Amino acid sequence: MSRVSEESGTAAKETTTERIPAALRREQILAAASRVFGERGYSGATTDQVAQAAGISQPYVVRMFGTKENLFLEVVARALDKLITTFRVVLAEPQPAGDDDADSLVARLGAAYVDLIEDRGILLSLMQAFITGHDPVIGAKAREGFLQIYRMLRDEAGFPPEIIRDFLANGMLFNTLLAIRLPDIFEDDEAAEELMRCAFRGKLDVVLDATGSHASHAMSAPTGTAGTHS
Amino acid sequence: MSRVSEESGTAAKETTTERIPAALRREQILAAASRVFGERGYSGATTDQVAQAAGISQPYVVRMFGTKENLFLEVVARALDKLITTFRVVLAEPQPAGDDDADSLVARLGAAYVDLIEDRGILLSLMQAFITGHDPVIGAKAREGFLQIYRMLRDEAGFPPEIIRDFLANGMLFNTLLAIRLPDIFEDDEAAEELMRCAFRGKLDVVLDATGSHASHAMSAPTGTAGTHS
DNA sequence: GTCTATAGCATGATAGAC
DNA sequence: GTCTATCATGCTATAGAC
Repeated sequence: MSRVSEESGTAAKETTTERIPAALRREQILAAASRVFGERGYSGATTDQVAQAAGISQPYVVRMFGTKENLFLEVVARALDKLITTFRVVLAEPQPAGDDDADSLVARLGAAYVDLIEDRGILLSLMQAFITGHDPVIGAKAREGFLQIYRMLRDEAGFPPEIIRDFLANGMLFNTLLAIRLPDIFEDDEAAEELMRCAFRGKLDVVLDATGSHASHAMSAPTGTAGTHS
Repeated sequence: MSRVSEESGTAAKETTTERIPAALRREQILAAASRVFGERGYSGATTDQVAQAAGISQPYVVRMFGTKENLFLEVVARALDKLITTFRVVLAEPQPAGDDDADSLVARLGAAYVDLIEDRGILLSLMQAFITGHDPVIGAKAREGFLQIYRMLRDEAGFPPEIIRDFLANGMLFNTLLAIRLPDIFEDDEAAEELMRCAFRGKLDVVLDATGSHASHAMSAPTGTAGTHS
């Protein structure tokens, strides 16, 4: 498989030098930055890599956001916002008639979380921010963001601490599995496959799909059993 | 050369220019590197920061390990080894007469994991390696290491996938909370405190102690409000 | 065994043209 | 709105002295 020039929505380098409204370009840069930072982390990513991913020049990236740090902070803020918003949507949905206990809600939130993988940058950028907790500026935002999620699950979803802990724990495991790219060695390693089937529950296909790992693996339990443990 | 000041055990800059056996110096460098890489990550850390933490010159660090990458890989390999060894010790211990089911074993492994925080570098370096999964070399080792842990819990401890998943999930949450330095804002934020009490269970004091967060907080209420699930 | 000096490249950011 | 050129810094790695 040779990847030749042209970009296709999700991840590639642009080539045109069109004049585009600043607001739009800004979005393009943020989207590219989300992917790059998600992959390489704050220190590991360069403004030039972001620029290339967005199809513009490096100085323009800096010009738009002032500093690399600002760009990262904006990426993280967006990711957090998207996550919070996604959860709120689920919380606003009417409880499915059958079992409307906390367990069911946790399951739906979990499923929504997994679906966020559609844009890998969101989950990974957040994770990268958490891991950069030592940084005075980024670290502060990371802590704040993590606690914001915690409070939301407690105050808006009404979960008790233990439920939240388990939910967050599964989220962190999910992020980590994505980071080490476990989906990439699916099938090459029996342990990897077993762990993934178990960790991603009925969402395995969605994950493999989103991560570009050989798509056809269909075997999803219809309604997906993306719940939190038994 | 007149460098003054003094170092003190765990985390400080050495100052003496003594001639020390290579093997020992190697250990000192690895210890320093473990801390530095654990904090800043592979890209974020510099060989000079490691050198200063170890109290020697930057070129000497490189001389000893060839490249920064080699040094990081060695740090990670050691961390993984320590973790595996720690778990094996627990598995070898005789089951406490009372309840010797899987739940009890999981609890003891979890406690042993938390105790590893004594050397923050171990847990954080591993986490940093996981998050660097995009790197061809480091990523490969990270995947391999993660799967090694999984296989051990499955083949040596005899746990079923779901138990392992939950165990690993809690481990990743623990690592993340350490990374964002939640222990540092313990008491400054009610949500942070609540989450920590719940996540660290009866080990809160051990954690606060190891992370240097105002030590005296003793209240490891055996089964108090921090409730340990079922 | 350990240091000083330094080469050489990568990177973030600035200046200014178009 | 976007680029080219470029400065300045920081960093890994090498050379070689003591």
